Amino acid sequence: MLGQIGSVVKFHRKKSGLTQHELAKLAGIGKAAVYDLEHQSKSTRIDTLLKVLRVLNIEVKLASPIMHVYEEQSLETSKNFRSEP
Amino acid sequence: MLGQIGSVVKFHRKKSGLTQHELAKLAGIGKAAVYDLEHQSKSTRIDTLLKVLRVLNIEVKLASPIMHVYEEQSLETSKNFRSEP
DNA sequence: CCACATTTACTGCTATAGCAGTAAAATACT
DNA sequence: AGTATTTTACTGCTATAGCAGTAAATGTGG
Repeated sequence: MLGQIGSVVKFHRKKSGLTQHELAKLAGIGKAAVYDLEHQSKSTRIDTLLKVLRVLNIEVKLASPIMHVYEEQSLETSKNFRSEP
Repeated sequence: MLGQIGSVVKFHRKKSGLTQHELAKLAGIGKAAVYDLEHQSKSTRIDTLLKVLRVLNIEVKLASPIMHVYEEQSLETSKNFRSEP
């Protein structure tokens, strides 16, 4: 992963019929950030990446052997939560 | 997501019995980056996040309705691939 | 082919992530 | 409870992501 993120983004953008510029606008970021992300010329920030993935309808999932334990105990404190960056 | 990344990392770090400093060392990053990530005082870079997740054995998965199409056609060009940042 | 339009690639400047060092807080020990 | 030790929180400086603007490349119609 991450070596691949750029091409995943490019693939989804093309399938959506968007230009780098349009995707950037929709995501609320600069067009150069989209370019950099697709070419991994720079290591994009998480918030920037998530804005892009949201537009392209790509979901991010974190998985680990003990993730369910985390999820249980985090439900106790905060029932439902927002998915904003 | 992302609002949660910090606490996911902290939870897994604690479960692993690591200090911020130790995790940083193992991940090959500075301790302040771990602090910033857990407190989301700054929007961490992807490569930094992935280094941390690798140490904590947390996997990242990207999901979308057309991801399988991408995976098929990316297998054609590059058979097996590396998972480095 | 040649203009023209659209898209992508690149550049140099500004904002901010990452860092080592230091202070504060928490924990352990006697 | 006092103090040493370990861990976390924070600060100011340096490296780099993000940006708008520009150049290059790619398409498109005549």
